[in-house]
Amino acid sequence: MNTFTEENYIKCIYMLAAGTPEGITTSAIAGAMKTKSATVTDMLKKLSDKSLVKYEKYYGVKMTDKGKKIALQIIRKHRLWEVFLVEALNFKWDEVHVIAEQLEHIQSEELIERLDKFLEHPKMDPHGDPIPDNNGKIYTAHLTLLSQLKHKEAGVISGVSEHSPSFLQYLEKSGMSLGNTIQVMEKHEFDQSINIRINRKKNLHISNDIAKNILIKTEDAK
Amino acid sequence: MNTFTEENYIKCIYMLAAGTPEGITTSAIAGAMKTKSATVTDMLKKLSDKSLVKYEKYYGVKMTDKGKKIALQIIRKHRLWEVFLVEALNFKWDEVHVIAEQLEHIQSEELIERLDKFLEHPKMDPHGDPIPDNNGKIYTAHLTLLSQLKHKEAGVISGVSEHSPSFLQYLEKSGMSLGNTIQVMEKHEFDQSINIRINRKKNLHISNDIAKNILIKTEDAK
DNA sequence: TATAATTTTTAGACTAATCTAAATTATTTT
DNA sequence: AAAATAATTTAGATTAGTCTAAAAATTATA
Repeated sequence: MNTFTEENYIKCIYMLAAGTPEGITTSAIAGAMKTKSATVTDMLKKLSDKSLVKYEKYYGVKMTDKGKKIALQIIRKHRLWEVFLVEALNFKWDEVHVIAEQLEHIQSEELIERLDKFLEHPKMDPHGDPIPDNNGKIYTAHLTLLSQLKHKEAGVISGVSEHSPSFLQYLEKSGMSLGNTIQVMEKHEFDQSINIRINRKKNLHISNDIAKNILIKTEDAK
Repeated sequence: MNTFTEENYIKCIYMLAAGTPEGITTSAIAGAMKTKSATVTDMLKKLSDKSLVKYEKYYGVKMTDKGKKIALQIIRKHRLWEVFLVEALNFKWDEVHVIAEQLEHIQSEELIERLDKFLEHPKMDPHGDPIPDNNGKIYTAHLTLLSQLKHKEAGVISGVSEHSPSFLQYLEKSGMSLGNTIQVMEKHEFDQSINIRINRKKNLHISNDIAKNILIKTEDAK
């Protein structure tokens, strides 16, 4: 088992490595972890001993497959807890990160699988970031307008293209806010209005004028 | 703020002190914490420095009011998480302790208050132990038969007085098990049968023959 | 009430995670 | 390509939590 601290380094290195095939530098990690390079060097040796990273002195680290798998598991936990905090406990999307940073270290496979089921297997966290599945598989996200979602499709509110007070007040009043999961329950051809479900709880009927100003992140099966 | 380890000692000492006005011995704590007396001595000094306990060399410790308050806060968190695990995630009452031992250390007042609300302010955990309120106040538990509960009264299934396979199978099939919260929704005078709600979710109608064999822990307002 | 047995504390050591300062290696500049 | 600069690692120290073994204090016993 890895310590709390090791897990944080693993996640951090994974995040920094996302995109680049380059080795991650000691100072980049030190910057991200708000610690000193000397501390990072020690940790890299330890993670290297556990074969979670491939470390070459003075040339930075890359993650091993084993390390990536663990990182994805932690990210999965973090994002599932974020969904829980927003959907079940009604936190706002920007309030959940700090708490999820703690919850992501709770050790229990069973707990996470049950939480996933309880949340009805969400594909995305409240920030619109994809939730890796139990095998570490990630689906890529895609941005569209709520008005373009098909019947039964779901996604996360990720922005608005209209900023007038009356529009924002309407959203507020209807209980829609950033990070909420939206599923299309019915589409009415006549006036293009749609019935949606918010956070798998509340149903709502909205006009096309509203729907076409709400940005939704959906996942594309990859 | 107290560390994870400090919190575990505080809770442990509080538990051991429950009942006795005596000082708690070093070896009792060492036994409960599965650690050595020398380690406990060091920790007692630290907790004493923080005025969470009153420590007198060779004579054991007592908790201060400040220490008690913290202990109760941890116990509150532990028990609320247990309710969550059983009611929302459908764990069995005897599977939740280990996970709750981790969750009880998550730091966030707001989280706990929202969790409490989400669970509809339960008064008791799945083991039938009372959940301290936000001020550390505890209501004492009392054991009765489900058949004797009044309209709207609630409690936790804590045992059965009948052990025949057919009875136990009936409970199993109806979705009732140890640790489940039961609320009486309706009482039918004619045949003494009652409508109950299990874990604030599923409704069920049961006969008096069943109800009089189920032991329920309720809390007495104190 | 001395002595024996038990409990508790102290002393010294270890590991994990951190730091600062010095030494080493790599990179950039002229 | 040599010197200057920047990044990285090593060395040595610190704190929290733990241990074992020895010393000290308390409690039980004969």
